Amino acid sequence: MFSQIALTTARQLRAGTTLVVRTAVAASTSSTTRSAAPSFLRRSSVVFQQRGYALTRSKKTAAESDDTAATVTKTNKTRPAAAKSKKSAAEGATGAGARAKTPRAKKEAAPKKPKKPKAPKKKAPLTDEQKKKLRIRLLKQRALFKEDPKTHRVPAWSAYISEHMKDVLKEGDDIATRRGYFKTLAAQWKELSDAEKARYQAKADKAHQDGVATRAAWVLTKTPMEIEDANYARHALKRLGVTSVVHPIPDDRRPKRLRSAFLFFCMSRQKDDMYAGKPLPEIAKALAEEWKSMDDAAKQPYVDNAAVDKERYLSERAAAAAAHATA
DNA sequence: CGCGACCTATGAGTACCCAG
DNA sequence: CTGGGTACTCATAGGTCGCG
Repeated sequence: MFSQIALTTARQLRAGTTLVVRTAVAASTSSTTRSAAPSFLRRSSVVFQQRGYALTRSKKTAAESDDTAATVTKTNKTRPAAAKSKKSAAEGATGAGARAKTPRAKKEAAPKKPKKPKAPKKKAPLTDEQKKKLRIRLLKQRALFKEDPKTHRVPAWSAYISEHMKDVLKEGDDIATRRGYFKTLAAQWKELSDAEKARYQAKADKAHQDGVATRAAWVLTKTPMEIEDANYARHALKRLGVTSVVHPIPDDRRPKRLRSAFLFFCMSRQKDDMYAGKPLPEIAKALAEEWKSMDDAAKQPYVDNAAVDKERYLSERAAAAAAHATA
């Protein structure tokens, strides 16, 4: 097996793919490198990183590099000559007629050599605003918003609207008229029997199940890295204030994180009347204080639970890594 | 090795989203 | 515009992991 891996790695090295990964990743931001592979696989997945998945990532990173280059070029539009230095020199006199002005100018002022001052301009850094916009654009691509199938549950009422609105809606209806339809339908909805409402609920449930199935199938077309990367991008967009909420893509292939002793302690307090009706921050503070005041013996049962959960996590992680290594 | 980000659970309140 | 389901918010401790 190891010889196979070595062979694969050697092939990739020959093809330059591994090099692409390293170079591209090094060139990207730290937040980008963070998500080069799911955390649960990063340590144990050297093997499969060297195989297909690394290539997927490298393509994306390369695409980002292209984007970066594109944007830089875009922002440098005002000084077209700057980007041409090496290339136009290599191309020689075959350069386009668009430069007709330049030779004439050169003839008139031949001794002048304005080349040097132009070089530093080329390195003009992006402003913070430009960097942020670029980062947002790249994050949106990585977040996979467009291709992610919708799974949001449709309420029964929406199913009812969906079925009946087209019966009353006429072409050319203005907004006020449409609002009237809504009020009418809302009144009709309230008149429905429980059985009829149940039928619409079933319809809505079916639509939701279909959506979930479509999403699940779609997730499997992605590597765990791509899903984790998309989820990371979604969180990053939230932190940047681009989206107000995060809708992470569920991925069953990823083992659930392990739970700490404190978390098991919190769970054990779930049905404690003492905290009923209180806001979460207050409960959390109270639980934290209680936890801190406990001695080791009192904490031991929760520590034991956490130890068991850790074993579960480690074995699931190893299994996931093994599954991808053989995939 | 330390730091920071992320994840995990808890429950009430609420923004968002769906359909046309 | 509607009703209602979903999934987020808030604070907390502690484990994991990548990075400098």
